[in-house]
Amino acid sequence: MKKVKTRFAPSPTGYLHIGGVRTALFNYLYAKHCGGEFVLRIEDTDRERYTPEAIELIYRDLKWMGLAWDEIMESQFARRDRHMEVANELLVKGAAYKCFTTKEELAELREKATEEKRAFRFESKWRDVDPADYPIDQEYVVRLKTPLDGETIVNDDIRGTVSFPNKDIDDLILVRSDNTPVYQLSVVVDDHDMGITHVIRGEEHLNNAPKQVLIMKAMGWDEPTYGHIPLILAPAGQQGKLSKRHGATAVGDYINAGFLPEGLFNYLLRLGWGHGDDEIISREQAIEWFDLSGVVKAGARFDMQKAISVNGYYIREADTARVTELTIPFLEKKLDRILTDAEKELLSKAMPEVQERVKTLVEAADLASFYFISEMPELDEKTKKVLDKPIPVNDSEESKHPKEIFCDSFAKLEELDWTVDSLNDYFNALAEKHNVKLGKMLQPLRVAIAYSTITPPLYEAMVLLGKEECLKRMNNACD
RNA sequence: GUCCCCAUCGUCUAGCGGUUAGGACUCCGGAUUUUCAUUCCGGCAACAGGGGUUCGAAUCCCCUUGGGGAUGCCA
Repeated sequence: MKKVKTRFAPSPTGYLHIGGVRTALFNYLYAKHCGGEFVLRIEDTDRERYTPEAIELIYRDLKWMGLAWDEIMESQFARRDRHMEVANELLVKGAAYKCFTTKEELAELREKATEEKRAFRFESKWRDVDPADYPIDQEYVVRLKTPLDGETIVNDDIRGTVSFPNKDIDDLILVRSDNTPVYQLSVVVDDHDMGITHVIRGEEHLNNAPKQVLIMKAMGWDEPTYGHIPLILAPAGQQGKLSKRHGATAVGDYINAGFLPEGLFNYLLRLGWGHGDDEIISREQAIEWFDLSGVVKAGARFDMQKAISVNGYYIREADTARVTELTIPFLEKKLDRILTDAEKELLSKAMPEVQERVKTLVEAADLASFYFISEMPELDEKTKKVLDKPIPVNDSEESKHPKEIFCDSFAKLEELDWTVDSLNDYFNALAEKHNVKLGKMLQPLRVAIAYSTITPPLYEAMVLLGKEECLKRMNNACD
């Protein structure tokens, strides 16, 4: 039994798509599950769309997700000579031919077919021309001579055996007229040369598989096993596969949205793959459990709510020091300034209560921001209202305005020992004195101190904030 | 148009001939919590339709419908 070797082969155009990392993830998991190797190959044969920045993004995002590759081919384009060598061999064998039809002629034929609502199937008149009769000094492409009848079988571990009638497969181009190899050729040659045993990739490649099998056959090479995974579709109610217009598609978007790598890892794993009722699955567990038979055949819609929910689990579980570190840049962005060491210390003290209440790092920065903003920011209507909302008096129709309760009590607060216990005693007594429910009474105070109705436990926050700062904020609210 | 793939709650999924069709997200109740979040209980909600095969189909076969992909000198 050959050692399993999978590959992730992105093309460096733009950013790394979320569907791309999922493909990488499945390749990685399958390889690791089988004790094999996972290789990364940059498919940069299209020089017009290639950008070096895109390659850096691929490296960054894969590393961020913890998908370390065991081997890398940094440039497929660099191997073009070898690809051309194979093309020539095919030519010599008579399995391929030179086609002198121009792009313009081709476009015309295609257009005509569309107009007449016919299936476009190009039949080159050069297919059976003797090489001795080829014109000289004329541009040509190299095409594969696809069998006219019979069928080509693709063995797919996810879909089973898929067969394609050869009559529907056209004579695909192997080499462009500028003498550069095309992806279809390069993939096959590289997969073979690198010893790839399992080609796991998006379903959009399923139609390419028979063409690649045909090339393999023409070369007399062993075919790999395929695994075409379903596409990630647009969110519920929207059409097509997930794309930019449906929202976040780049891995970078999720990093910026405050996802933890393990959160995205887990969500993506479950999107198109299942293992019984298991939802929270660690990396180690995933490697142990992952197999191609668990891959769901139907396309899966991306659900941001669930992704965030899963991420929330990991935020709560994560080490506090780590979440603190990760939250700092988000907080600095929000505050638009660098945090001092003292502030970082404060953040880490606040974090245990913060991380329990948020689902992303962005939310963590939002929730913790009141520790660092002395002036009350613009509040939304609902929150603002709490500041003036009358507090009902127990067993009566009456109610008291928050100011009535708080604004004359500063003198006593100033003398108070500023601890959770004494604050607790103090406010309990205050609520009793005014005969109101503690929870109701504390709500406006919460907003005055933390500018939100959602905060860490109030007394704890007040202690961290310090007496002076709290009194200042209460004073401001009383004006 | 042609080819290929697919089809269980709104969404992600379990189920692989005999189940009260399970779990998760969302939503709605309730409990805990000084508030919020968490957590815990409970609820709403699905086998696309039609034919077969079978003692018995969500499960197997066929058709219809629906969805997705491909149809490039892109990958």
